[in-house]
Amino acid sequence: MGIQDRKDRDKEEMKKLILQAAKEISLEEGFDKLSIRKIADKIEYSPGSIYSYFKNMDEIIFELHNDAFEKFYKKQIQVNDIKDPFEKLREHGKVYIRFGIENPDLYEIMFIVKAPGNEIESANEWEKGMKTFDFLKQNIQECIDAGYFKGSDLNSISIAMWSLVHGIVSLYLRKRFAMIPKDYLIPVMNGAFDSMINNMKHKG
Amino acid sequence: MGIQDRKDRDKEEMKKLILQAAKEISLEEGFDKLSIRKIADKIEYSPGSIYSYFKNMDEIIFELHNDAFEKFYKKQIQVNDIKDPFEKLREHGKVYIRFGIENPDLYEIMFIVKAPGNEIESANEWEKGMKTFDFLKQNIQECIDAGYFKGSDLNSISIAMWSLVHGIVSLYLRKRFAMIPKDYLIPVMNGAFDSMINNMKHKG
DNA sequence: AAAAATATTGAACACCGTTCAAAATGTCAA
DNA sequence: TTGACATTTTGAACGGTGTTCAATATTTTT
Repeated sequence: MGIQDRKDRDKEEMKKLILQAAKEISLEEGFDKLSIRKIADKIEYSPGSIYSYFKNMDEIIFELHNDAFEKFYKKQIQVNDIKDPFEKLREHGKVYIRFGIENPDLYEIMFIVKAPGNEIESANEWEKGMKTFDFLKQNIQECIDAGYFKGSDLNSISIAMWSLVHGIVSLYLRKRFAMIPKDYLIPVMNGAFDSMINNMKHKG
Repeated sequence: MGIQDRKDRDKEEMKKLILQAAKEISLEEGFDKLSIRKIADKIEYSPGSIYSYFKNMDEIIFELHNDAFEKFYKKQIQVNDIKDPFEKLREHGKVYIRFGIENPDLYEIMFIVKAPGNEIESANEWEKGMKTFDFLKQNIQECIDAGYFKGSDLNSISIAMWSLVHGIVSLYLRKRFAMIPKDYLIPVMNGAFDSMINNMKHKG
């Protein structure tokens, strides 16, 4: 009958409401200021009631993580405009780095925070992450087809490329680039990426 | 007179006692379980008294971070045995990755946790970090002298190289390599690093 | 021995995630 | 409509966290 349907709908709406509140708090005050109690406050429910909709805080963070990936993926696929596979890969990295700098809290949730890692146990449980990774792999396959990365395994290069840009962004977000004057930070980060990729731009 | 001297010595000893307790808790229970109250408990003082010796928790973490770097640096310089600069660089990366995997809590404190980043504002305030980075730069300079990384800036390649290995370790520690079966994780990580570095092994 | 300086305490403040008995609300058959 | 049952929501309680600060205890100096 319709009652169960409505209940299900209500439950879904409540979940959305909770996640919306969580997103707003994370955006306005920063991810590290997010708490169950603040969400409850915002939606005018008691803290305990959140647990009727989510198992725990980690599950909420996992949902935020999925949401962030949605936004991230949309930014990533913009590089498809570029025809040359190698230059596309270069822009791929640049877009990645820019996203991290411009959306520190989203980046945090996607790649740094522990919580989602506990939910993610295998590739099937991380479709959002896989989708973005597969898109990178595609780009690198195109590079291999064009004669680059001779003798290298597709997976290896993909993981290395991802690690390179993640390393740049996460060291930046954790203020570990103390050797670089603040005003030059972002150009130097992009320069480092360029240097690496330029050194890989050779056939055979 | 000797009284002030003894007091200074006592204060230093107390600081060491606090840090020793902090290190033990972090080692035994994990860094995320470390707290002021636990330290106070261990040394049989009240929580408040810790604040007579350290400004706050961040200052304690900063000291732990310095300590971790000491251990890390000692591991790093072992690569000096290798004569060929490029193969030395390869081992440099391998040792870095291994250290991260084998000492997750130390790695966390050195490169992932926010706290030290707030103390680190410039290169002079991060001598421990700089020492290790300079050692990497030296190795890369040797590679450049040997004809590798043609047309690239020393600093850029160094930052990129560091970012690459940090990316690998930190994605691993945060369980973001869900696409890799657990049993293969470590060899695949090393393989990814090898792929990248092999693609950079060419002169001119 | 008294006074001044210093060190230490621990309760208090403002938070946190999570649990759970109890109260409130909603559903449904009689 | 009423009473029984099911569901939802509450909010206090538990065990944590970092930090502050008036009060107490100890040490040093006079």
